Amino acid sequence: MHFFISEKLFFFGLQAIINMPEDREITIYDIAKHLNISAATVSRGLKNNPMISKNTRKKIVEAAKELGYQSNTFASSLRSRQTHTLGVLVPRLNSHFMSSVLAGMEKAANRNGYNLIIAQSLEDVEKEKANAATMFNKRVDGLLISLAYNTQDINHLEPFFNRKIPVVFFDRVYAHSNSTSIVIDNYGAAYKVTTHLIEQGCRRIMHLGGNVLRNVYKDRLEGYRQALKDHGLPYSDKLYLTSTLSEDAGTEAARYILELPQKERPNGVFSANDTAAIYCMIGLKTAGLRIPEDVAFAGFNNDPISKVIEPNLTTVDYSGNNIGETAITNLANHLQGVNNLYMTNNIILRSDLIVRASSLKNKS
Amino acid sequence: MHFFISEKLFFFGLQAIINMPEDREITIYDIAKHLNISAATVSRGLKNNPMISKNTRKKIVEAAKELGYQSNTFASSLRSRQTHTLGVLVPRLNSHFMSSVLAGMEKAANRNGYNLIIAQSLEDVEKEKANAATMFNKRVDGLLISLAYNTQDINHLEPFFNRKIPVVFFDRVYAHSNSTSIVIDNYGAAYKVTTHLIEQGCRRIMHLGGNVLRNVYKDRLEGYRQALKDHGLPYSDKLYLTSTLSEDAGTEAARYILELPQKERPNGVFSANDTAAIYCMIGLKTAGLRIPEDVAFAGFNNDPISKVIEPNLTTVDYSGNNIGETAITNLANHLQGVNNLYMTNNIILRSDLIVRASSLKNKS
DNA sequence: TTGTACGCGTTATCAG
DNA sequence: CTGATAACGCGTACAA
Repeated sequence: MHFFISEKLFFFGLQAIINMPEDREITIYDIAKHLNISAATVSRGLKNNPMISKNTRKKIVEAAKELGYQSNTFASSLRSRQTHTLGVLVPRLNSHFMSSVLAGMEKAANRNGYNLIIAQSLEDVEKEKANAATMFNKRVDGLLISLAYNTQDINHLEPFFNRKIPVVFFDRVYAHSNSTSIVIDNYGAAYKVTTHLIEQGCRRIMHLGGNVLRNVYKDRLEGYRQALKDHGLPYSDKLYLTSTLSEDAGTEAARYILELPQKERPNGVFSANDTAAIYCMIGLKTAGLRIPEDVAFAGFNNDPISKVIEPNLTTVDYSGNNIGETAITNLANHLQGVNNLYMTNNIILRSDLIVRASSLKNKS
Repeated sequence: MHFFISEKLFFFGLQAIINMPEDREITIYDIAKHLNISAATVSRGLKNNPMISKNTRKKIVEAAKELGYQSNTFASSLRSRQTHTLGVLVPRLNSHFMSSVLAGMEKAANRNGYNLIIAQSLEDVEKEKANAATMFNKRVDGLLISLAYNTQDINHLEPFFNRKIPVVFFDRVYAHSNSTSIVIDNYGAAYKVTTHLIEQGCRRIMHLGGNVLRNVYKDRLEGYRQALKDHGLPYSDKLYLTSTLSEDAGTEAARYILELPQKERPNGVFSANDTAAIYCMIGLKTAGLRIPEDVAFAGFNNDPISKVIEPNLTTVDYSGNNIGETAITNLANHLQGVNNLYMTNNIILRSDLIVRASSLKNKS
C-alpha cells in the first residue's frame, strides 16, 4: 500500500515543524538579524565593549531582552578559554566549619562573578584524585582545596600546575607546595588555649588530636607541646590521643580517661576540635565528674555546639567565613591580574582568631 | 623604513612558535593523527561506543593516556547539549540541615556522573533570581531549588520550564508548580510532636514558626493546630510567634514568654526548628525555669545541638542526607529516561522521619 | 564604529 | 566498523 503526500501537504507539515515551540537556542545571530547588524557587533555590544556606539549597544541589549536571549557559556568558554568557574574540593561538606567556609566562598565568588563547582573527597584520597580530575576537565579557572585525611602527596594536582591553573590550599594545606595557602596560626592558637588551661590551674593536660599528616593537627599538637614546655609541664604520650575527632572519638576519649588510674587522670583537656571535646565532656559528666572543677576543657572551631554545652566550651573562634572569603578574593584577584599568588609557598595568614574563655572559672 | 624578512627566517620563526612549550590542548585530532585514524573514530572510541572494534578502542584509550589527553567539556557540551552539571540553589549554605542535604546530593551526583554548581540566595529573592539566571546560562541539565524566605512566585524559573529543563523543588517547595517536589510530611511530624507534648501533660503549648509563605512552616503550623484541636485544646494567637527562627529569635521568644503573666505562660513549646527552640530554652533556664518540668520543649531537624543541650531536645529527625540523595537520584533517573518527573505536581515524600523523645519525662 | 571570516574541540550525520 | 564533513555559538584578528 502506498500513500501519496501532496507537495502542499508536505510543505504544511514542514511549516508546522518549523513553527513548533522553538527548541533552538536564541543566538547572537538572531539578534543580529533582528537589528540588521553583524553578529560580531552584537557580541561586542553585549559585553559593553566601548568600541560600539552607545546607541547600538542599547538597541542590542533591548533586542536581547526582547528575544529572550541567553548567552551560551560553553561556546563562550570554548572560544575564550575562561569558564568563570572555580572548583572547590573539601573533605566533607557537612561540618559547621566547612559549610561556613563554603558560605563565605559562595558570597565572595558571586561578588566577583565566579561560580562554584563543589565536591567532597569524604576524606578519601582516591575520591580526591577523581574529583580533581573532573574539575580539571571542566576547566575550572582555579582550584581551592582542603586535603583529605590521608592524602600523602599532591601529584594529582600536577595537571593544574602544568597548565598554570592556580591552586589555592586552605585549612588543610600542603607544606611543600609552591601555591598559596590560606591558614590561620594553628600553632599560636593552640599555644594560647593550652596556656589558658594552665593558667586556670591545670597541670595534667590531655590533647585530643587528629592525623599529624595534616598541618592543622600537627601545628595544634606542637602549640600544645610548646605551651607545656614553656610552663615547665612534662609531655606524656599517655595524655595524647589521636583520632578522627568524631563524636564517637570524643566518647571514646572519655572512656579512656575514666579507665586511667585516678592519679594519672588529666585535669584539663585540649581537643583539636569542638565535637570531640564536647562528647568527651558529656562522657565525663555522665560519669559524675564536674566540669571544669575536675576536668577543664578547651576545643577548637567555635562550633555552635560549644555555646550550647554546659558549661560553655572555651574554644578558638576559627571563622570559616573569613577563610572562604579570603581564599576566593585572593584567587579572583590573581585571575584578574591584581596580585600574583605564585610567590613560592606564599602563606596568607588570618590572625583574627579569638580565644573565647566563656565560662571556665579560675581554679586557683 | 622597511624590514625585509626572508622566507627562510619567517619559516624558522614560525617553527620556533610551533615548538614553544605547547600551550595547546591535546585534542582527539592529535590522537587520531597518532594512530592514523579519523577523529570521529577517536571520539566514538573514547565513549566506548560498541560500534568501534574492541581493538581500536583499546588503542585509542592507550594513546589518549600516553598523550595526556583531557576531554574538553565545553566543546562536548556545545555539541551534545548536555553539561552533566546540576544547579543547586539554596537559601543558605551554612546550616546543619542544608549542609547535610548538600552532602547527600554531592554523593548521589558523583555516583551518577553529575557535577554540582551550588549557589545561595541568602534568603533574598533577588539573589535567587540572579542565581537562577546564571545557572540557566550555564546550561545546567537540571535545577534543584529550595526557595528563599520571601519568594512569592516562580516566574524566574520560566526559562527552565520553557526549555523543559527539569526543576526539582526540595524542602521549601512551591505549591502550584508542575514540578516534582521532595518533601517530608511536615504536617504529620508537627502533629506527632505536638501530640507528644500534650501527652506529656502540656496544656498551653506555644509555637515558634517561620514565614507561612513557605510550605514547611505553614504545614508545621497546621499540624500543630490540628493536634491542639483534636485534643480539645484551644489555639491562641498569643502562643504563636513567627520569626526567622534564628538564635536571636529564640532568645527573643524566651523574653516574650517571661514577660507574659504567669497564668498565660506556656508549659510547652513546639519550635519549627531546633535553633530557636534551644535558644529559647537557654533563655528560660537562665531565668530559673526548669525544663521540662515548667516548660517542655520540642524542635525540628535533629540538629547536633539538640543532642548537646540539657535536657536533650525532643525533635524531628529530618534527614538532609536523605532529601539530598532522593532529589538527585530522581533527577538523574529522569535525565536518563528512567522515570518522568513531570507528572503534574508530583510529590515525593520521605516518610522515614522519627520523633526522638529523648529525655522528656512524663509529667502526668 | 562596524563587518568578514575563521577557529575553538567535539559530536552527529551521512556515506562508504 | 570507519571516515569526511558539517555544525554547535561565540570571540576576535583583520579589513573596511
